[in-house]
Parts: sequence; structure tokens; C-alpha cells
Amino acid sequence: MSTKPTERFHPDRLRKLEELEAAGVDAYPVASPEARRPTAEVRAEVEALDVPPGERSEAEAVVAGRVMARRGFGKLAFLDVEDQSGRLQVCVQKGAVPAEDFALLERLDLGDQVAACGVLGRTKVGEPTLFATGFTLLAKSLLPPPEKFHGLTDPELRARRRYVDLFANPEVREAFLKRADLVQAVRSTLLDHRYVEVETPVLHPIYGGAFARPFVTRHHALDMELYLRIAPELYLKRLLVGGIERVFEFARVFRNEGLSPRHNPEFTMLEFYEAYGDVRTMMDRTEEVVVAAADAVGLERDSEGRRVARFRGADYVLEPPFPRVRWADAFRERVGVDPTDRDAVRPLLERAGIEAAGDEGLPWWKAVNDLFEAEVEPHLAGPVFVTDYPAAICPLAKPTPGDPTWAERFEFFLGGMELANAFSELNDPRLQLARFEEQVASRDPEAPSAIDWDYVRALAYGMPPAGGCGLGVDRLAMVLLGRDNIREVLLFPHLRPE
RNA sequence: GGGGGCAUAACUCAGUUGGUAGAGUAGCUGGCUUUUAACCAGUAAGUCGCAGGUUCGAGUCCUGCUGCCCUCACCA
Repeated sequence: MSTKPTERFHPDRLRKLEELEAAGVDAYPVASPEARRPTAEVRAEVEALDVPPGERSEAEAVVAGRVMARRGFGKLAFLDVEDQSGRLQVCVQKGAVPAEDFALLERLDLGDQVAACGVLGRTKVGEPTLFATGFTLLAKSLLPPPEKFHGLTDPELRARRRYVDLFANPEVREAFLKRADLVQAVRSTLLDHRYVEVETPVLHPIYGGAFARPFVTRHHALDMELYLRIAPELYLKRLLVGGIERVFEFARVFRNEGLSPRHNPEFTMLEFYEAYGDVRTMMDRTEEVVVAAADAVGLERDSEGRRVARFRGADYVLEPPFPRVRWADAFRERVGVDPTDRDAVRPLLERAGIEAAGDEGLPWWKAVNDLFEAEVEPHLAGPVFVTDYPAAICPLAKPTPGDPTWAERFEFFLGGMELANAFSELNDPRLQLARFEEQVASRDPEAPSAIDWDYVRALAYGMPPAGGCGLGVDRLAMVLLGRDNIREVLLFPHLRPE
């Protein structure tokens, strides 16, 4: 916390608190919420009562919330009381409330939590209002809220003090509530398909399921290093072996890499697996999940009734089926040569400054894929499924039947970002072991440091053919909520220590 | 890590060619029984991010540092 004394506790507010307590007021009482109703509900009731301006009904209500604005007139004050549902004006009049309740106004500050009971009506100008017959303090605020018109705008402060951002900027609260709706809609979609939601370990003895540098931690009692998971994939597929046929997890994963408007060291990945399905099943599911998420956040529609996401100044139409293009075709169209034509590709790698180690296997295809990412991906606005990736860079995917150069995989692009990645899951334990050995031999710091023998053993017991998909929930929320920066969809994004 | 930008009151922001630090909101004092960015009068509030330098004089110019934002690199 800042060393500025005024930031610890505001002196004027502290003084008022002490004066209140000297007068016998409990500034932090225990609440008894039975009768309390959301302000939006009470406001709606006033509308329904059809009270003329300047009149009061006989209906009574109790509300509670934070004082967001105050307009005082000596013997009368209007307070805007805000709770999660919205705002309601409360009118506190001398004589209408007990004298000690009215006296609270003198030591009331913006930001204080209060409760009021009274009768419902409208003021002369028609504003729905609770005319208080009782008024109490629920919690004294010792720091001033941000300026009431502009709110809190500094992006760092907004993220550091999200609790302030949330109450001072209604559209921020709205965005995070919509994100919650989005997650719930995705969950419902999978549950409707008889998927089972599970939780798998976050601490992994061997990291795998993705290429990424891990965070390392230490278990003292076992005297061993553990890694925070970079993906839940290998555990979820063990469950397929165990006979849980449709399984998903909203997995917080951790990648020890740089921060950017699209990257946070910890983020939420939805992974879902379906036995007796394949990569095409996953395309159907992905379309369904994206549409459900879009509807959950109330995505706008164009004149033809199509769902349209506005993101970074561009429009994205989200109506299945989403376009699909083969990786090799996208490569050929953009780069001008066939990706399997080594002699044609090699000079292009050199020109792009990509080091092409060897001329086959993982290192070669990783280099070619680097070229794909540099030349092709920036043009993949989406929504689009890119399919049939080089098998060498897909160690967990099943090769295309009859053509082992390619793998049964797609990546889904939307808003210029990679949003999802799916395979027909590799279930041949011999081939899986060979792929692991190739990865470990590559000595790539992002590749696993050791072979996950237990995973190979699980496959050896027989894993049903299956489709699997990993989807970046934060990025989906970015596109659907029109937020440019991943920080805007994370309640508490990673920040340097204050 | 490279490049560019920003840092002034609790909050949102001005600050001219280098010449005594400004406004609105919030606060404080007083007034007001129908306002809703309430209003009226008065008042207090700043180590101009930090450290150096140039200068008679620096919020302003220069250098370094710190933090943040954008961008490139990185990130399957």
C-alpha cells in the first residue's frame, strides 16, 4: 500500500467515523438481510405501481448499497444507492426518519454502505424514489471513490484496484458479469451433450500437452520439483482410457512467457474430449460453443440477423458453418509454393531469417510452421478452421489415414488470434512413445524434459478413438465482449508487485 | 530485449517562448425540503514519478533510473 497517509485512511473520514462511534453508532454492524431487495427490483415495482410524480404509494421496501451520489438540501437529502442490480434514489427527510438516523447524514461520505427502509413513490420530477422512514450505516468508507463523472481511467490503477474499477465503472462490472454468463453457456452446451466436468491436477511432475515454458515449484515433503500445468490434456485423456467418454475442464494453465495484450501468464483454457469422435466432431462442438457464448453475451446482429462481433475495429460474422481451409492450401495461396516442396521452401525460410535445422522431421516442419505463422496467420482474421497440419508438429494428434505427412488437426482463428486447437487424438501407444522420444531429443526448452511413461502406459491399456479440443476462454471473451486487451477480461491480471 | 509515448492535488485533467502551481470533481465551513454531473458563498489541498545536469531561474530543456501504455520481437 502507498506510504501516503491520505491513502491509508482519509483523515476527514476517520474523524467522522470516530465521532459516529463516540455517539454510539456501530459503523460496521452485522447485517440482517431478510427484507432487503435489489434496487432494480424495487425500481421496477415503482414503475409498475404507476405512481404519479410527487405522490407516494403505500408499498414499502428495504434496500442496501453504496452511496454513489448525494444531493443535500439542509433538511432533505437525495442519495443514489447502488447495489449489484443498479441504482435507486433514496430520499431522507428530516422528521420522516428518527433524529439519530437523520444525524448520520452529517457524517456520511460517498462510498459508504447504507441501508434504508421506507415507502415507494416518485418525486416531483418523476424519479422513482424510496422515501426513507429509517436509515442506517452498514459500513463506513475510509477512502474516497474516484471522481464521479470520469470514474477511474488509468489502466494500471483500474487493474490494480479492480474492486474500485468494478464499482466506479458500471460497464466494467457488466463486462465481467457477461463473461460469467459466457462461461456458464459454454458449460451448459457441453453438459447438454452429456459431457462430465472434472478437475485434474495443477501440479505436474512432467509438463506436457503443449509447447511452453513452465513455472517451476517445489514440494518440500517429497523433495521434488513440480511444474504448474501448461495444459490439462494428458490427464483428461487418461480419463478417456478410464471410460469417462465425454469430459471437459475449465483449466487455469500457466505459461512462463511474456505478457502482451493477448497473453497473461495464467489463463483459462477449456479442454473437452469426446470418445468415438474425431477432429470433425470437434469442429461441430466448437461452432456450437462459440455460438452459445455469443448468444450468452447478447452479441449484436446485423441487418440480416447474423451474429456480428466487433473487435479491434473489424466485424466478424459468427454463423456456422465457419469457413475451413487446409493448412497446405493456405500456405500455398499466401507463400506461393507448396509446403512439401523442400527446395522451394528452403530459400524462403532463409529470406525470412528462420533457421532450418535438418530437412525433415520435427525441426524442419517447425521451421516451415514458423514461416506459416509469419506469413499466413496474420491474414487469418476468421472465423476460420485451418485443418490438416504437418504431422511432425502435432505429437499428440493422429496422422491422416493413408497420408502420414499430415495430422488430423485444426486450429480455429477468430479476431486474428488463435482461439482453439483440436485433434483426432493419437491413441497408438507405440507412435506416441516415438513422438515423445523425438520431442525430448530435440532439447527444445519448450518441449517436455522427460517422457511421460505413465501416459504411454495409459494408452497401452487402450484409449478409444476420440476428438479433443482446447479453447482459449479469455480470448473468446475478448472477441465477444469487444475488449482489445486480455487484461480487460481478467478480473486480476498479472501485474508487477506494487 | 528494440523503438515510440506518458508520469502535475484523493480523482479527471490544463499549464504558452524556461520567469511565484491551475480548473472541475471529491474534501472542509456556511446556506438551502424535490434534486439527479443539484445549486450559492467561502476554504484547504501538490517533494510537478525519482536522481543528477544546463541556467540568474526548470513542471517546462538534457542525461540516467523507475513505473505504465502502444508497438516490434517473443508467445504452437
